[in-house]
Amino acid sequence: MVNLEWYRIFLYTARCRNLTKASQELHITQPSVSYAIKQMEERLGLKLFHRLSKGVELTEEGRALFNYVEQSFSLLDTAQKHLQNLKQLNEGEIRIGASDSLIKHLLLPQLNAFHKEYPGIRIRLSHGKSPEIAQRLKEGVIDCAVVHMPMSDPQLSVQPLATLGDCFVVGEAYRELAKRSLTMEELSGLPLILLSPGSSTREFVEQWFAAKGFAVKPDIELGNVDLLAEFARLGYGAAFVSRTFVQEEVERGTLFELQLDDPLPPRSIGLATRQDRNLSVAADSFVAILLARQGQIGSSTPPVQPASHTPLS
Amino acid sequence: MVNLEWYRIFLYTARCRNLTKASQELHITQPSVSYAIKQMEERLGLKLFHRLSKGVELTEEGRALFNYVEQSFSLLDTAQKHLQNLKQLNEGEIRIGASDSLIKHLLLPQLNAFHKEYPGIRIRLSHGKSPEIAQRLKEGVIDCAVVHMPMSDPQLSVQPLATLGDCFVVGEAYRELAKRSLTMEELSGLPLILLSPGSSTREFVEQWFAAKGFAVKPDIELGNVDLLAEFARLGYGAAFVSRTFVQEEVERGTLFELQLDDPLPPRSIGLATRQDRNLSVAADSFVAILLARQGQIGSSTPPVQPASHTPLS
DNA sequence: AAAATGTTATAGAGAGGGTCTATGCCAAAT
DNA sequence: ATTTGGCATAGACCCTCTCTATAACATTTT
Repeated sequence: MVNLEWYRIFLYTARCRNLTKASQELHITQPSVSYAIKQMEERLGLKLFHRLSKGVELTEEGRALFNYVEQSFSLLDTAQKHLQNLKQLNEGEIRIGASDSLIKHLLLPQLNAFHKEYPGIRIRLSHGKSPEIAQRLKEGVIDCAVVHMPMSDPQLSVQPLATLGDCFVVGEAYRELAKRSLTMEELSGLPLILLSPGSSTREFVEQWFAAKGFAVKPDIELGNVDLLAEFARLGYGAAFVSRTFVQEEVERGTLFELQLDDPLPPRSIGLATRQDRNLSVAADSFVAILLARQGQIGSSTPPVQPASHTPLS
Repeated sequence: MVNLEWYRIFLYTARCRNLTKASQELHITQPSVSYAIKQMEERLGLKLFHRLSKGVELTEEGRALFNYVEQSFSLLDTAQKHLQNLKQLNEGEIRIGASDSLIKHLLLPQLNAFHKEYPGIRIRLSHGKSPEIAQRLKEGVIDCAVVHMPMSDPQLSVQPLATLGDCFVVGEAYRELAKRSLTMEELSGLPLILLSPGSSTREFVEQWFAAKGFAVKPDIELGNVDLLAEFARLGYGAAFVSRTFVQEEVERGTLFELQLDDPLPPRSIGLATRQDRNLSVAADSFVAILLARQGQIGSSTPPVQPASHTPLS
């Protein structure tokens, strides 16, 4: 078997056409180069260099070898450069999964910040319902996922990322209701505007009502959080939404949050990753940044610039 | 600096997805593989494999590296195969130079034999006058040359290859002259058919005549040995040719060799190579075969098959 | 539960081979 | 003749890879 280090020595020698010079570039001594090439020639059973009085020169066979070795090493060089780029987050990709409702208001600001910092990293977003997301995570199609907790799966590791407070909001038409606290009876008597079934948010509302002994009979079902707010504003009823999603409109007075005798418990948002596999450098740095900001996320307008330029390990 | 042997270990491990299995294919132990990969990961500052309960799996970064390394090693593999072919004379090329007159009758039979034995080796013939040939040899454009001796050049090494006997031949018209020995006067009185000036053969004739005190005044000058014989046969005079070139026709009785009081000295043919540079494997084996047959060459019909299948070293 | 299996990681000893220094040798240039 | 610039060789050294033995861990089997 040919020692691969010999190839490196061969390459430099062929380029320098001079053992002494090659040895200097390789930071070894001239006899080491001489020895390596001798070994190589013996192992291959071929003379690779003509020894001239003023250096060496590739033989026919040596030249043949040189062409291959040069290409081969050029590949290894670019490989190393590529890896350095991956390590320094100049390249790479992150595949993130998230429930539809979380992408826009919770994930997007973070993604913007990250992308501004590391524009070379491609971000692939994949939306869907929580169980689908979990499945993709387990299949390795995505690196991490932002999901509603609880999510218990032995293969997944979920860390808390933020808590989102939910609320019911109404428009101008129901303004008077927002001035006092409502009972469950009063609430369930209102026309409700909810997300379509199948989402974990809808699940949450239904379980909450059920826990209080009420059944949910929404008047309007929509697939999109923005539309929920829109219909509430137009006076169709009370929409169930995350408080931060409508914060601005509530402050502007175009929407009104209902106060409840039984307050809604806050819901936790978690960041899920696979238990067994480590993340790629890019994904890992994104996750680390996200977790470092845990708490600041989703509460108000998040800071756009990350704290530091140095990638987290 | 990354030890190149690590790449080999990395490659096998990536293919096997199992350190233990890779270690077996590499004929080393599992801890050695573990160690090498750990070294590599530390040096690169990147995890290359996920360690799973039942083997290992490339990380994102590892996969990036793998693609390069696989290509790179495939190149080195083909390089080795190529070199083996060169060594075993399945490939290669020989560039031979020869005086015009020597190619057909002296070199061609040898080339045919060699080519039948080693059909993969490309033979490049380059003809010209002796000084041109010598120049090409020194420039490294050709590997060896078949030339008339003497050829003294400090950069060239010339070894005797054969001796060619020359003679004058005539056709039917001068048949009677061939029955007795001729004096120089008689010879120089005949119409002479010689090669054009510039060739070493013509040089030789002129010097020989000059040594005897005669000047050469050829009636016909031609550039081609076959034509010399042709004109002699047609009765235009006495042609100066190598004896072996016309041997057949003399035996058939279509040409007649003149006997001379002063016999022509035999001329030596040599095989010239560069003093300082070694030959390629292919050229070396051809030269070795030629020199081994030294003496049999040009004397009569040479044997077509070489003695042995094993290449000479 | 416990044992067996299959996997990687770690520790420490050993040795092989590459590397070094010193020197020789050769050819070309001065 | 001497100097210069180059490669080859010899022998000592030491680094680093490899090995054996064992740990650690997860999964599967009993």
